[in-house]
Formats: sequence, structure tokens, C-alpha cells
Amino acid sequence: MKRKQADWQKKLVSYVHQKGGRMTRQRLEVAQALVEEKGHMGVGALSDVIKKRFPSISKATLYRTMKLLCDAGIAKACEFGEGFLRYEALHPEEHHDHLICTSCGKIVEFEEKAIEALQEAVAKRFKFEIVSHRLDIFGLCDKCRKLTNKNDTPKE
Amino acid sequence: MKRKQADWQKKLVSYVHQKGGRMTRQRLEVAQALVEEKGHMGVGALSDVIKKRFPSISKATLYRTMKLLCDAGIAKACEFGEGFLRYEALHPEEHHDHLICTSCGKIVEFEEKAIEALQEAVAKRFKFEIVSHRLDIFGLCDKCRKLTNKNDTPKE
DNA sequence: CTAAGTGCAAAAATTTTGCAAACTA
DNA sequence: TAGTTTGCAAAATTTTTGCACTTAG
Repeated sequence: MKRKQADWQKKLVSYVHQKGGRMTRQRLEVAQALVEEKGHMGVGALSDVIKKRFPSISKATLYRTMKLLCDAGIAKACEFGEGFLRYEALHPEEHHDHLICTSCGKIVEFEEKAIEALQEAVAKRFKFEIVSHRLDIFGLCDKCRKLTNKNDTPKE
Repeated sequence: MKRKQADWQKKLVSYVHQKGGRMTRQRLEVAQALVEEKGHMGVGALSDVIKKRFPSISKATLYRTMKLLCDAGIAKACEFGEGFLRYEALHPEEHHDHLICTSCGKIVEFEEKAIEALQEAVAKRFKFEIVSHRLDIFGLCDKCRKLTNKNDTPKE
């Protein structure tokens, strides 16, 4: 059975062709891995995943492809203060922000229309036209908070 | 006239001494430059500024000191997707977020208690304990929006 | 075919680290 | 003086680039 072409796939093909470019196996594999893993992947981790199915891919291609996918609106770069970029698949008509556990690294996505509405209000106040935004909340997840409290208060 | 010791200065001295460390000219110069410049400075730019008054300072010291100032709660690292970190002086009891013009690089700071309240609500929903957050809105400032509109619509 | 894309390795750019010398308390 | 901090240069990381080779269209 021929699998229905996914949304990101159409988008990628049309973006590439429209720019007079070619659709290559590398580009397809990278995009697919990003969508399937659905996490927030650094290029290193992404490379490991993709090499399982396509061992000859190089990091240079990965970096070049990530840029392409971002331009095409299929991926988005995230920085969580680790010294490198992570990428996540971007689904159309959907935007989310992040809760990041500073202890275990867990990332939770959330969407809060009310916050976005307030952002628009702020932008209007400063005469900015919003192109994109990023809201990351760093803290301790439920699990880590409990662990921390147990092992805490050793001295002082 | 002996200048009244600034808030950040007391904070720095007490932090350093409390950790059994020493207060050096380097640390003072770096903190002072960061506070006085009051921008969002990359280490490169900060180095240029400080070298005017203290030419022998090294980048290694700058990096080490930035980390120290962040730990002391005097500075805060910001990432605006440029491939390096910028630092801003952190004033007590004050938190702000950023509006960044993607065209001219202008950065406007704002504070919106209502957004912060909603963030707390989101965190509670996911059982997170907030440690810090970052909200950056990218877009076009008033000036750049006008320029863009003028030179726009050349084809299609 | 032919221009675009890839892989490799070298280059950039930012940040970190080891260590002898300098300096603070 | 003892232990911390600095400056330098080398190393580590992440990302970019030059170029010959491969490949999609």
C-alpha cells in the first residue's frame, strides 16, 4: 500500500522545486527522521538516527539540510542554552512553547492562546509587527522537584 | 567624592567572599562595563569595551567572569540566534522580556505581569516549579516595517 | 548533459581548559 | 604565604566552507 504523502513531504518537495533545486534522498531522510523522532534533536543525535538507515550521510549535509528545512517552514531551531541548536518539526497551524526541566532535561510543549494574545498587545504598544516568538520556561518537573526535596537540606 | 557603592558591587563582593574567593580588578571592570554599557553585549564587544580601560584582560577571564556574574545573579545570558551568547546586567526585583527587530537588530525590553501570571498557571498545570523564563518576540520594528513596505512588492 | 547537492576534510567561530606566573587576603 | 585568579596558548565544540565527485531533472 502506497502511504499517503505526508503534509511535510508535499511542502518540502514544492519548496525545493520552486527554488529550482532537487529533491534528494538525504533531504527526505533528514526531514522524515525529524518528524518521526518528534523530539528536539541536536544535529549530533539526529545524525546517529539517520545513519542507521543511511550511513553515508555527512554532518555537512545535515547542517545544510536543517537550514533548508527551516527556510521551508518544516523545521524550527530551538536553543536551550546547551551550546548547540536543537531542531523540532514544525506542524502547520500549530505553535507551542516549552517547559524545560533544568534537572532532567525533560521538555513539555504547551500552547496558551491567552499568552499569545497578550504578546500581540505588547507588540502593538511598541509598534512591532510580530514575525515569531519563543517562550521557554525553565524549572523543575514534578519528579525532579520531589527528588530534590528529598536529597536537600544536607547542611546549613 | 567617593561614589556610593552600587547595588551590583555589594552583591558581587559578598558573593565572591562568601564563596571564599577574591575580588579582583578584572571582575570589577567586567561587571562595571556590563552595567554601564547596559546593552546586550557579546563577549567580543564586551572585550573591546573593557580593553580600553584595562588592556591586559584576556578572553578566558571574560568567559570565566561572565559565568561568575551569572551565578551571582548580576548578569544573565541571552541567545538571539546569532551563534554566540550576549549578556545583560540583571537588576534585582526586575524582570523583562525582549522584542527583537529581525531587520535592524534593535532590542526593546518590556515587562508584562499578566503574561507572567499566565506562565505560572501553565507551570502549575504541568506540575513544574518555575526557576526562570525567557520570552523573546521577533519581528519588525516600526522603522523597519515602513522601509520594508516601501521597497516591497517588486514582483508578483 | 548540467547545474545542484553531497562528502570529506580543512577552516571558522565561540567557549573551555591546563598550567606557570601574578595577585588577593 | 597560601590558595585563588589570571593570561596565554592549546584544545574542544559546534557550524561553515572549498572543492572534486555524484546525481536529479
